[in-house]
Amino acid sequence: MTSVDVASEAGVSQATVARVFSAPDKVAPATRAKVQAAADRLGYVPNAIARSLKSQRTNIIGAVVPAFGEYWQHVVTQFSQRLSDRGLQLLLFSFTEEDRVERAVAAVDQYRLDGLIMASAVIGPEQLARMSDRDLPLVAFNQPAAAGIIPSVSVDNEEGARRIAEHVVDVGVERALFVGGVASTSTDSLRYRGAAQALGERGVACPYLACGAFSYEAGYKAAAAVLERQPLPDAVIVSADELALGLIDGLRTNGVDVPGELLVTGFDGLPQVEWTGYDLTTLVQNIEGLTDRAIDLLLDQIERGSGAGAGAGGAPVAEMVPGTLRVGATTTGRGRDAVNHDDKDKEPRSDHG
Amino acid sequence: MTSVDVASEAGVSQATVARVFSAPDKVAPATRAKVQAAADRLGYVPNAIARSLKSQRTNIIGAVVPAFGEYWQHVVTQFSQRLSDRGLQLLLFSFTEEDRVERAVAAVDQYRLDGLIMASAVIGPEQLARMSDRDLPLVAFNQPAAAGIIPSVSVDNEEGARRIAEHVVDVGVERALFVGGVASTSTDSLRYRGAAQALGERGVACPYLACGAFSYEAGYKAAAAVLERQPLPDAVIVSADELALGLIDGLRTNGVDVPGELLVTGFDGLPQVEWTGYDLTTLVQNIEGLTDRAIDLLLDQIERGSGAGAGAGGAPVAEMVPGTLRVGATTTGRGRDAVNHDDKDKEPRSDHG
DNA sequence: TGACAGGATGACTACGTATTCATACGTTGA
DNA sequence: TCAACGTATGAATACGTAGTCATCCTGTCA
Repeated sequence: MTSVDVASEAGVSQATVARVFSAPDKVAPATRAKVQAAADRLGYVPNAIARSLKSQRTNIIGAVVPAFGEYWQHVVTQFSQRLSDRGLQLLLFSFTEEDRVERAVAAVDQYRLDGLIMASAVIGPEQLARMSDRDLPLVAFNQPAAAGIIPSVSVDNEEGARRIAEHVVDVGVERALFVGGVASTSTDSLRYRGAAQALGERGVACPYLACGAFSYEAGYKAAAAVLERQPLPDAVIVSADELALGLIDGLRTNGVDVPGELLVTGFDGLPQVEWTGYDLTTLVQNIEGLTDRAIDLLLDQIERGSGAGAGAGGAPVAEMVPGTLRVGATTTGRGRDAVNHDDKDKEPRSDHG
Repeated sequence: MTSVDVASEAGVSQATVARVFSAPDKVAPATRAKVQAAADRLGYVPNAIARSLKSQRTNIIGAVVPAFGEYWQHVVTQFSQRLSDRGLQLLLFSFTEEDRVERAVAAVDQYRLDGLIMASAVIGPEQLARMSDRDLPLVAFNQPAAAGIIPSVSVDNEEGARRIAEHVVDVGVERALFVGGVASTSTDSLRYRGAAQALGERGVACPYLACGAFSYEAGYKAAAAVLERQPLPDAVIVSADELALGLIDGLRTNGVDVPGELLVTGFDGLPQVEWTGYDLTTLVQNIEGLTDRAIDLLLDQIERGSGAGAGAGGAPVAEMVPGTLRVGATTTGRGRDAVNHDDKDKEPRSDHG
């Protein structure tokens, strides 16, 4: 079924049929109704491929997203739904290895995608720079290293870590330890910097310890290294929830009572932080807000017709979306004296999250 | 950059350029090299949109996937990667509400997708039947209700549940309880049927109890209902891991020792079942195998040129992929007499939770 | 009544590729 | 040496739509 078929069925020209579906106000109401009826009768649906060929817009957005962790699923879901709300489609590139990113780039070229969301710290700065050269609307998602190179949206890592650190000081911590995932990632550095700075201002030292990955297993294994520290810290500030959950289990396996003997915090706001066994204090990312801004930035570029360019001659925009502190049992659950009494009106610790 | 540009740059016709990229063996090696060089020089990439318009194939597959739960993330990731391996792209429709499915169908029509993967029990049989009428390659993923209506691939729910039931009997259970999610889903019915049948054959009764959803929260809340049963069961066979994890936490919050006082099993094989606090006995789905078969079924239809049709005049193929029993602490961890001693080398069960 | 304005419609073309058909060339066999 | 054949290439066309331009019709105003 093509617009030509509908045209002959309705007794009008193909151009009129096209107008009915792309600029309905340009056609007389009576004709419009006649065409609509014919289209319905024939089950005609405009061919988006042909439309794209003519209009040079596909209305398809690509997204390069890591295949690991539940966090990214929420991101993908949000993108899918919000793009759909704006009449756009999501072409997904889930990857585990470096080469998948290359495939995404290849597909972008072939399919003439309208834009690309890069949600992966695996993509190096030089590769980003290379991509920003080509005339393609781009946006980096939660990839602080991309800030200044291409337009980017990210949770405010530094400020979030600072708020966690302040909370930890408020509940009486005197010796802290920061447990990171991969030391070379900008996410890790920023979160460490924020925490260390806030703690330092309050006279609390905060050494850094890396797990080598951002996974539950890495956190679990890191428990042994944490317990080797002398003196033992009061609190462990972990740079990601998944790590923190693994660390908690590792500590408990080693007979350590969390939070009785050791406080733990996370970062991200995974659903599991609410699970009864954990009830983790963490910084909850505003994923809806982040994805919304990312799409806005992309659409701005698309409509302006510019590539992955600067704002208006300046540096590419780098937005920060604040997160929300979630106070759980892992920093308040010990029966002891918690300093910040203003947290008392929060539910102390629900029997389940 | 179009094939015409490359043609003039290389001093050949557009047809030859097209051949170099679609049927390279049809062009002389010398010419091919010349064209390749020109294409590289100009940074030419064939336009998949124009190609699709001409060839009537987009090489894009749509997937309708629920937005809930970590299980589906793995499925999406698998599809993304395996489709990519075969030179196909994945257009994702993540949904929470009914209307998203409609949007997916609309996009399928507009973009002339080559096929559609339906991974959602939300799509009713009548809607499936309607879709199978149109001439579109379809495959249902882990949606047993679709078997016989459209080609489908699913884990062997009944057999999997049977194996769990047998295992439970082997470790000495005499009173079982089946906890389902949504009673009306075919997944739930099949798993219950398999478990109840296997248990019945061994003289163990197994009533059914529904949670109303397939979420952690639903499982958590179901704990109270489980504890009201008189007499209390020895084991609870839960129809999904996420439910089971919530149920375990709910039971423990109520002071019940799992597995000391009550055994629990799950179904699916989420990553969290391995977490120290749970170590859940469950049936692990072979997601790689499932996605592989689903794609095969789709490609068969695409190449045969048929719609979501029958095998060869018969009923649509309905494949089953077996899962693997994972024995964890939730059925063997109690210090008591566990029948299968070969599980002893597993780490027993850490305290937490 | 006639001319003109303005909206509605139709004929035509371009988007970039793949494919059919025709042609020109080189090679082999008699 | 010539005929016949097979291969490599080019010209032309179709895929389905959107937009440009020209045309036509209706209604209005002088």
